[in-house]
Amino acid sequence: MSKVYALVDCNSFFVSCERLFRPELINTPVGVLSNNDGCFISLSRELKSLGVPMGTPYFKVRTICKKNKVTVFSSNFALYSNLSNRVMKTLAQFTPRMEIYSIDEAFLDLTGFKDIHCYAKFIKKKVEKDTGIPVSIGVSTSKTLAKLANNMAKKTKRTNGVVVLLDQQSQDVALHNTPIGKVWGVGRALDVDMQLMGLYTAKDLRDYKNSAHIKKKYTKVGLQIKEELQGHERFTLEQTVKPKKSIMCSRSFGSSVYRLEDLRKAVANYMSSAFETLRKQNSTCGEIGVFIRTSRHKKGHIYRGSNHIKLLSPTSDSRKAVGYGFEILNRIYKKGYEYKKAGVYLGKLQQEGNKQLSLFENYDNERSLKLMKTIDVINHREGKGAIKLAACGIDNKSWAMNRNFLSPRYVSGWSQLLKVK
DNA sequence: TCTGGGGTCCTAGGACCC
DNA sequence: TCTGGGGTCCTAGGACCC
Repeated sequence: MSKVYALVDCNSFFVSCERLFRPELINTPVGVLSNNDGCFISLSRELKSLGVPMGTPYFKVRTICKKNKVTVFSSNFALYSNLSNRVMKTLAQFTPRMEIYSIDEAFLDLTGFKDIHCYAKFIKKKVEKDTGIPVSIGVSTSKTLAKLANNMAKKTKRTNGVVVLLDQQSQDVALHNTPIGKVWGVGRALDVDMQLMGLYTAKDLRDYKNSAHIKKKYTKVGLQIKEELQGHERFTLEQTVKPKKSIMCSRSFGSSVYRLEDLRKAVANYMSSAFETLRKQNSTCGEIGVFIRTSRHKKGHIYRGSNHIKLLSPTSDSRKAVGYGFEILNRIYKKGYEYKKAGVYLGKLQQEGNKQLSLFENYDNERSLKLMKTIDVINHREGKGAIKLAACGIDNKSWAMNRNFLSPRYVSGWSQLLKVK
């Protein structure tokens, strides 16, 4: 018997989170900006219909926003991840088999349930009632088809946010009406290429006879997409959260940075943050990288520097890591450039306990591990950065990001809890 | 003036070995 | 000047996702 998957996706998730605490903003244009108040990364329907697409730099549409009284927020991920957890907890009530796919999406295995359409409507209602976050649901026999159904649910109003594609006929119609570029896994490059091959819709790809050709041209993944469109499960449900294989932390600066010492502080901070993530999943890392760069958009006087170190023995000690980070920074820093972004990269991650002994370097000793854990606990309790390494600096940060439209931390942080009157 | 951040997977090709 | 064949491992880069 074939599977039945539902994809539940929160509508304009970040915007919905902000609206939750500002209900007067419902039915008005609202947008959430990326880090540094750069681009829109979440837009309400009303804002989209003003002609502002996803990813638009804020400064380009500032006038439009003012004129139309758009409410703009800086991103507030502490809030979003908290609300995400609530949504996921609610969803978990409906099936024992579920995959949290991203901050605002989850796949639910509904195989064996009766009257799926009704059940999906019930799920939608319950989530909205319990969390206040509106969702759309798409159901079909593979993840790719569920995703496609979900897109329809979001796009077409008369579906009331739920689309079920289980019979051949409804699938035929849906796939025929879906441009190839809208298929999950078909990005810009494949979109262009497939159209050149005469594959314009999802249905064209599904029904294309020469599978070997698809595989040759679009790799194993391309073929999997085609088979998923036929309703065969190729992407399975991942119920367990796998530890990350690499960790990054990078930021654009709020203003330009020129001096090595400021870059060092940025790197120390990013490294600390990346290592906190590393320790949270009980990993050690065997490779550390750092990059710095000038503006991506400015012409002339461009520089991108990056380098990495392979560690003889893996570590989870932030202090060691910051030292290595500085070493790399010394190699790549060039004076005279206007730096706009820096980042760190952790690779060759291993689960603690799986490490292979090296003859050449000492492992983190018990004491340093304990110290790190203690810092993590305190920072978790008191807020990020309550305790940090001296290298991170305490002065006013030229490199810190802009967050001019930040909402209060409604759900985390004691000082900013909502007051009940 | 002002343009995000963080991941995964796949493949081709080089290095190296016998 | 001629110059095998096959395997593995690693890396960089490209593609995709949210």
